[in-house]
Amino acid sequence: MKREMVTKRPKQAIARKSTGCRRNAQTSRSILDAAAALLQEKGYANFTIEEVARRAGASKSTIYRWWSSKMHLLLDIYGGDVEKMIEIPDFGSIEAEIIFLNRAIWKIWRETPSGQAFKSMIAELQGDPAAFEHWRSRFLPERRRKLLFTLQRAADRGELRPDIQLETVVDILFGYSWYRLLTGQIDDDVEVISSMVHEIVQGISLKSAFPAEPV
Amino acid sequence: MKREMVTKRPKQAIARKSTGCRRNAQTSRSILDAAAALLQEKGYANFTIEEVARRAGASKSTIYRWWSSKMHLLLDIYGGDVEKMIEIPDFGSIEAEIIFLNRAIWKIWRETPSGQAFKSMIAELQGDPAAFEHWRSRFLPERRRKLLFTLQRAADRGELRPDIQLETVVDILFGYSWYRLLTGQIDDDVEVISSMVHEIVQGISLKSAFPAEPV
Amino acid sequence: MKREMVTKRPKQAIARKSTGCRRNAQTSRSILDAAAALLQEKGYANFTIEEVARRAGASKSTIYRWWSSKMHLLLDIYGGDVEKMIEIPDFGSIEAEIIFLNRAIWKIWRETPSGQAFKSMIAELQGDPAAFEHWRSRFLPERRRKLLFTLQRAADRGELRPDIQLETVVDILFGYSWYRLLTGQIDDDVEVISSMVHEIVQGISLKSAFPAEPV
Amino acid sequence: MKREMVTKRPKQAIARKSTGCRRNAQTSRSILDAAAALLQEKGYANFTIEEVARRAGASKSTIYRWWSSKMHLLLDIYGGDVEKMIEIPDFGSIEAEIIFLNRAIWKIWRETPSGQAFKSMIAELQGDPAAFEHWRSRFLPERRRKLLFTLQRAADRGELRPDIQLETVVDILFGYSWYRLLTGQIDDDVEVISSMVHEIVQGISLKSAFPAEPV
DNA sequence: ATATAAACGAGACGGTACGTCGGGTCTTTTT
DNA sequence: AAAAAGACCCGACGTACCGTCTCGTTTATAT
Repeated sequence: MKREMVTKRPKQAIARKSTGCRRNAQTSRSILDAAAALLQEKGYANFTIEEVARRAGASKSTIYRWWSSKMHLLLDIYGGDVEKMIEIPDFGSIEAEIIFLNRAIWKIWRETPSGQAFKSMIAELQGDPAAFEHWRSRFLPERRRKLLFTLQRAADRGELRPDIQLETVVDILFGYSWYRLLTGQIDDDVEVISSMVHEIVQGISLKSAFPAEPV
Repeated sequence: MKREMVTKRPKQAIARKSTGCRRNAQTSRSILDAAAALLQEKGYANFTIEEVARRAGASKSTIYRWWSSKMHLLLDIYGGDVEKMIEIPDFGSIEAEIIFLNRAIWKIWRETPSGQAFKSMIAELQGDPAAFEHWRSRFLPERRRKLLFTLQRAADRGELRPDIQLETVVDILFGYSWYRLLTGQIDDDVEVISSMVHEIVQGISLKSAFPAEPV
Repeated sequence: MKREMVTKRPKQAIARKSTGCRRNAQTSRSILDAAAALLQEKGYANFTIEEVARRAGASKSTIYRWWSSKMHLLLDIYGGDVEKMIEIPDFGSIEAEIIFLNRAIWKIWRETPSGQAFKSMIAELQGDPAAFEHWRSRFLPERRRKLLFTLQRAADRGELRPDIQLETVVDILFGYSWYRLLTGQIDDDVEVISSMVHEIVQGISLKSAFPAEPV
Repeated sequence: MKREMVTKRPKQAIARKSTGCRRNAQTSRSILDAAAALLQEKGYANFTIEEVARRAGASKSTIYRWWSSKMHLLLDIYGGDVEKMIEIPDFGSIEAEIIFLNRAIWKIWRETPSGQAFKSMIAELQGDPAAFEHWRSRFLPERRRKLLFTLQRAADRGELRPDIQLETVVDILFGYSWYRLLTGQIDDDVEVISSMVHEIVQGISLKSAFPAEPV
């Protein structure tokens, strides 16, 4: 619904006074569907605007009219809103909450074109400084927010060490997920995720089990 | 020196029975130099074989003769051996050791073409399944080894919880570094690295300060 | 004007059902002009599609879109229609008619790019069996027709021996012209042509002056 | 035997002052054989020095050492000497003699690589003015000589009209043979050759049968 | 017998053109 | 006005030969 947010002329969908055809919803759907399918089937190397147009039965011009670059198409395929719909319940345990979030995201990555789209976006960005900057300052922070909020909630519950840099923790958790995605390891392995979260939450050091040596 | 390791016909440098010209070292140097410079200056989007050839004053044929794909060129630009030269001293503290390693790698990424090359490799892999598989099974494990060894050493010192999955810890630490590299944040900020390592080693949970509930 | 006759998609100029841009006449003109000029100036050895594109300010794709091979370009440069416009008057004398035709063709060969194009076509054909076959069965007969018609007319006038194989005579006359063209001797030398035609028409044998040996 | 006549350093075979290996006859044989076979099998389009070297098991350098261009190779494949061996008997009839010569040449063209080589030479020449000039002034006249001699002999016998331009007759006869060769029609069809020769010798005009109208 | 010099193979190398493909932009026509 | 069709320029792709070159081995004189 809000998909068109990133496209070039978003307002027209909202208010329109002028004459002429309105944007054809069916067309933009079939373009996005074709793009998603293509990405899934043939991978990023064969993801060409030309092929998307061919499959969608649309013209290249139409694609370029609404998505000014590959990046914009990928963003729409990514459909981050799905991800946004994840609601993290208050389990009263940060470990449980992170595990829940991680499994939810990986599930989406696995089962929708999001994963492929996300990987492709990262690839695409390495060759486009302008897009990169926009992405880093607009797109990324929005994705981090939910996790940040959850961590803050746990901190408010008194569950976390008070000197923890929450942003750093987000870096760590995001880094882990990206790494697994980029190296093709995002199976639904509860053990793996639990162990990772446990390591991070509890720390890896043995000393932490005997803290402050009171004696 | 051993850069040619990843190129197409490595044996000839070692044993040679046949006649015929040997590979021109100067040429391959100027190709790699041109490639590195180009990557640095113009980024991955403008990294074309054609341009590399132009800059190196070499012919495309020569490049293709020795590097069968962009990936192979990137691997040689990466020059992973530099990274291999890092020796992690035994500080008797895993925190110190990880901090040391992280700073050393980031320094290389910042100050040589390695960083750009590495990012570009990740991008390239997203569109080349064959290269991807080779990379995941050959290239990656070798990079992880040093960290794994250091963690094992710490475990042997009794510094780590005995149930820790070392591979998972490597995932976490690699993930963090990749994330920072891919989002353009690998300044030499000791605070950032220290805080990250501290979080991971000590854990983020407050509860960890009252552990082991001694019955 | 009808030059495009031999190109790949000729019908579109005639009837059009679909939408979309029409072929740009200016572009195709400048390609043909550039091709003709290049052939004239640098000869067939330097006649490359790349150079034609460069000179015409056109892209290679555009050339390949409309002329699928060098041969097709040459055919259009040849512009055989010019040759077709030659009208052989009925002089009442086969000798005069052949002389007329020969001079007219040689004149075109000398003064337009046709000559070079024709020689180049013959060269090109020696390495392309498919083109060769097409050329032999489609292109050649059409060229021979006019001469054949003229000979038939003379035969009908009773000017020729009734047992003459007209096709053979065409072979002889075409052969002569090709030979002169390929060996670079097509000056406007009326003597040469007249003598050749005289030899052929009257025969070279002296005995023919005492023919018919009655009984 | 005298094949090497056209190669680059012919004198060495005659006089030798220096030390060093002599030219390896076996090598040059296998090169010429490979070249001839290649020309026969794949045609002129696939006739590349590289492929000749591959087949002959020779190095490109060796080929270039002795044959400075494709043209020189073709000339040696042509092996005009074979053609030179044709001895035209004195039949006392120019018609019979021309028929004899034509059949002999066509036979050679059909049954040896000469035909292909000759066609290829003509093609090659259209893109090489220097070679062309050399060929026209050295190679061609030698080929024409035998026919010229035969015609002269007939003239001396009083068989020909005294005002005939013999060179023109050679042009006509050569033109015919070239035309048939270049259009792929050199079967051993006695009828065709006889009819052609008859047309030329007797002339095509009926009038010639009632010459000089002496009343 | 031993230099010595050429012939030779292998193959690296810088070039140039090939024919194809995708990227974007633009024009024309239809809806 | 939106969309489809598609012509067009641009530039990179990866391949194939070109002709030149170096390198090291082999072979036949000439000393």
